[in-house]
Amino acid sequence: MESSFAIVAEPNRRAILGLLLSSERSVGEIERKLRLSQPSVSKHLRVLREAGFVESRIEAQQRLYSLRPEPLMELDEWLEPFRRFWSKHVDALERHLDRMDDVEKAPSVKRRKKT
Amino acid sequence: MESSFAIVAEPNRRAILGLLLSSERSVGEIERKLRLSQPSVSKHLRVLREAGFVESRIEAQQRLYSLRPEPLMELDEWLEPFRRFWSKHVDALERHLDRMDDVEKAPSVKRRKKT
DNA sequence: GACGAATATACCTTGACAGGAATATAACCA
DNA sequence: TGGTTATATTCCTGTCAAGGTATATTCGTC
Repeated sequence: MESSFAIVAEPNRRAILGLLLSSERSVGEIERKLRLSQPSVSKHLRVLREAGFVESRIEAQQRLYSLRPEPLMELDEWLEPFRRFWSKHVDALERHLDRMDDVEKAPSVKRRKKT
Repeated sequence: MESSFAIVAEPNRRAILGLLLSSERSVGEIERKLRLSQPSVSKHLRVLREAGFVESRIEAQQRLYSLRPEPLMELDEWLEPFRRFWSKHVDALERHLDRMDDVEKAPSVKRRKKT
């Protein structure tokens, strides 16, 4: 059994998961939206399905794939102790929030830039 | 530049990160605790360092490695929309909280064991 | 039941990466 | 300087996974 980490390590698979976030999709849709070959999409979906990230239902000749939360929750749980870690490191957290602010609104007094 | 996901896809690297959670460590310590060969540890540390997961300081002949939060935060951010997704799926969430409960308080009637 | 659309699978090739063994580098000590 | 400890790097090898092409399967339509 492959670790969930290995599964999401593949960029195209992450893209597929991202797509499924908004709604279920057929193989063809995924193929077109991500500009991947059909076999490639099918293979990735297989991996994702076997790892529990997605499930499929049959609708006419199409297979509609949708997200399943469990494996992603597992990743989230692994991160948990690290979240505790970095909330202790307030300065790092600050820098992080800073970046977030930048993106969202402020002109950010000074850029953190490899200083 | 390698994706943070690819970095943590490797089990030994995750183990190293886990170790560093409690405190900084020398290469030798990691080597012994994880029962890995010294070159293997050095190589993984190199990957982790280049990806920003760890940093090292020099203490006599030892290199002491410690955690850096940023790349892990990045993973966490990627998970964010999925968290929103699964908090909508209440049933799945329930099952999840259920398991958590088990772990935390219940007399642990039966261990979760491949049931 | 033949055809076409949608998807899955098989097979092959290639590249990336992890591990091992040997060796190099760096710092400390005598 | 030479030796010793701690770590890094190099080279080699095997494995594994992703992508491409071709083919199989499944279902619906006529």
